[in-house]
Amino acid sequence: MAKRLCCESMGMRKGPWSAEEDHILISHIQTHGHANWRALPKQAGLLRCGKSCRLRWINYLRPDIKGGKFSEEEQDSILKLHQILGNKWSTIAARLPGRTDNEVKNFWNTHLKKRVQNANISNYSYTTLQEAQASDGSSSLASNKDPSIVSCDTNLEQSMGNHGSCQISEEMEFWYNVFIKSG
DNA sequence: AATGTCTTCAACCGCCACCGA
DNA sequence: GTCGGTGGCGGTTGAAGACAT
Repeated sequence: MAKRLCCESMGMRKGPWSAEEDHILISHIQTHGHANWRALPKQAGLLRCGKSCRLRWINYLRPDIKGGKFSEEEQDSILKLHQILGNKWSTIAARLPGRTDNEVKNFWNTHLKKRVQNANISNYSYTTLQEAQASDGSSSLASNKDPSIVSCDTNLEQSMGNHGSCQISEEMEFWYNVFIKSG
């Protein structure tokens, strides 16, 4: 595949978005939608690349963005989902209405990661999908095996210094069911 | 008050998957 | 089957603000 230049194209603006640019993007999308991100900036008269427009819209301008601080429940959800899914930020964000993958990723990296690292020695139990599958006894799940989850488990294992008990708690089973069984 | 260090998070980059020609 | 275009994702960066000395 040919290497794309994206924002390196001549004349493209980079860096923080101005209020005016936001306004242009919002009104253009409200009027014309965003069927083609690459063509959008040109149509809207923005000196941004399509990727940048898409990111700005998805993460900050969409009307259904909740914004603000993460509630305790949300934090709890992220922790649990991350145990199961690893760094699948978009999948995790999809389970948190009004939150974006970037938001979740940033929150994890700045807050929860430390929290987990601090707590891991004591009681941050975790499991692997394989173990979950084994405990569930459902053979159909084997086909859903995602290599990324395996690697995430490896990372977790490393980051947690192998302190996890690997026991499947009821809570984990619940979240496992939510994800895997609901597809 | 001035300076250095740390933290946060918006934005960018590179890669990959998917789709149509 | 392959190629190019596009959307989407996760990792990373760097500016700005907060905090410590």
